[in-house]
Amino acid sequence: MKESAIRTRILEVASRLFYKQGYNSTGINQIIEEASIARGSLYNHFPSKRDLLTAYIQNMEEFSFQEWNTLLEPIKDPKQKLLKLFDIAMLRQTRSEFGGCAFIKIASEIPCDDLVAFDLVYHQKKATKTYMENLITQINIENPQSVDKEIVANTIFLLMEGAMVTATIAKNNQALIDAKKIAESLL
Amino acid sequence: MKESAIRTRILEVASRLFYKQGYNSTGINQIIEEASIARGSLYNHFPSKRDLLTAYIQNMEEFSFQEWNTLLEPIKDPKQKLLKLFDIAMLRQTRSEFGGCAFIKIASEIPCDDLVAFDLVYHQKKATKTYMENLITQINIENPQSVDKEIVANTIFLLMEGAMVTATIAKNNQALIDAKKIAESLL
DNA sequence: GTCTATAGCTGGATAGAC
DNA sequence: GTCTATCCAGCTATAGAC
Repeated sequence: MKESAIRTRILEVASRLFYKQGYNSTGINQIIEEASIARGSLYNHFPSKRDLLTAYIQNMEEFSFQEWNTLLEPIKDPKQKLLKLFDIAMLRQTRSEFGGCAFIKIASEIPCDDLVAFDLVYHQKKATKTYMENLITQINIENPQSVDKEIVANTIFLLMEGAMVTATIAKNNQALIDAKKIAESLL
Repeated sequence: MKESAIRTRILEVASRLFYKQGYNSTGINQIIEEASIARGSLYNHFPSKRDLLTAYIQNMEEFSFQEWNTLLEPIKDPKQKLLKLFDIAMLRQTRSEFGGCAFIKIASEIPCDDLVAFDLVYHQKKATKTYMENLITQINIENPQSVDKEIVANTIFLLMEGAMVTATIAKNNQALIDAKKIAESLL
């Protein structure tokens, strides 16, 4: 479909600006200008700015897990897969100039009445934890009783979250390097 | 000084609104209305909204450490002091209806060019980690070689950060309960 | 479906009376 | 140093031509 090309461009530009400048600091005017489309076209595809936010979060979640799958696919050892998640987090932080986790950012600034966006963020975090749990289950299958699955999954998830926000505030990857080492010692 | 009474009221109202609604979502109009003061009075005490933000962050940091000192003072065992920090985090989350860490929120939404605010957030996080390190040093003095100071401090700090953001997104204290248990097992 | 023009409002900040 | 009146730029969203 030709019509979805413009939709894609709108969403790409909006995503970049929402992430870099923040949702509230990004106006419709800037989006239409940088996407080189007209005001009416935007509202034709997205009835409101909030719909654009919803699409942004859903799109980010899909992209995030796709990238994980792609980059983890060549690795065979589930323990190395799990540790690779920290490398990917560092990669993302470096290429975004320490912009931080998009979902945490959105959760921090969305209007308190936007429950839809909040639920999408919650969903992403839950799926992330499940993703980690599945990797740990594979570790357990290959090497039974090597780790206490539930506690390790909890610990590594919380370490990752903490390291992401810390790396963002410190503007360097040290916290992620530390978190990876700690995670390694648990497995 | 009588004059600082109105300044205090402005800062109180602004702080409440910045935390609850977000900095970008809170307008000057709402602040002056809820503080029942005139536009000019606000700009007399705070030359710009950004100065109000700076004062908010500094004030929050001071309050945060004061509360820690007060609530930890009755406890003698340094290990119990450290674990108490998780209880205080739960207390704060409950009383703010899971509003999250004020400093992480601000770091997520401030304009990218406001380096002053960003540095203040960085300063607070560094001070928080130092606070934890000092408690762990005391544990080591009472019970030498019980823990590897540097790694434990890193781990507990990252767990706390991760648990705070997770509790905020999940709107319950489970992550902080989990993090406390993990921290306890490390000490 | 894409465009321009504009409505209707609210943002931060300033000027000047008192 | 506290007030009111006001400026102007920005916002989201809509109307109607093409």
